[in-house]
Amino acid sequence: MSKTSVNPIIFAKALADETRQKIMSLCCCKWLSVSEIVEATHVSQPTVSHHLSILRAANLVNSRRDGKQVFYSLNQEAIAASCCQLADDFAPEIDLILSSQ
Amino acid sequence: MSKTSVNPIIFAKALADETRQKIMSLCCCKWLSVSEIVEATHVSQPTVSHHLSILRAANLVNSRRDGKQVFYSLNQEAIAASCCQLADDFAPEIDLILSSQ
DNA sequence: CAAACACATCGAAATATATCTATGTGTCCA
DNA sequence: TGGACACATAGATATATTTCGATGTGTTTG
Repeated sequence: MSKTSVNPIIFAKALADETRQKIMSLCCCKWLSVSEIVEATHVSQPTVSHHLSILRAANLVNSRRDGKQVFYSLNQEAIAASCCQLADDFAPEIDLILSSQ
Repeated sequence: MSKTSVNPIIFAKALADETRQKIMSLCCCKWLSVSEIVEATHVSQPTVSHHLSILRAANLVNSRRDGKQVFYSLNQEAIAASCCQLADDFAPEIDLILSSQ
């Protein structure tokens, strides 16, 4: 039940980078700390933080602090909603159904 | 029945520009010539051609020549398929169904 | 409170992208 | 066949983005 309708430009821009898609793959269905993402991506910590801020701005990740660490996980509902919006906008004649829950 | 599975990076990059999304909106569900797109977008003809080449490379548009003019229209099936792939990759726990036809 | 740790933000440099003008290519018609 | 038209491509410039090292901020612990 994500209220915030995401701008399709912001959504597409957030996805339009290889490093970010890798980060998204990594924290899909699980919570990862920034350090863990840094280790897995082999880019610097500031770079990871920068990408995470873009993903946050696009509402594509959820985050929570636990002590000194911050954990991130994909916001699958928002992503699915944005995919549906794209399909609605640019493929209106194709049926694409988001099972609502 | 689009065979070519589109790279999610190329798909996202193709969508990640305001002018291109405007072009996509314009030629959604109809065929427009390049000149018509130029007129509607208020950017130069080479710029439109450049964007169309990116959309072509991402397989997001179909094109056909008719005499001196070239007409473009959205490839809705490919777009819907790419949206589904994104949702599959990054929102696997959300059900999103492309009604196959 | 001070030090250590995890992460975010800043500022700079390199690279990529968008846009334009100029020019090339393909098509039609007189 | 030559000129006009529609579009594509080339080259240049401005802007945006990615990345890094340096530093700031918030949290825990000794």
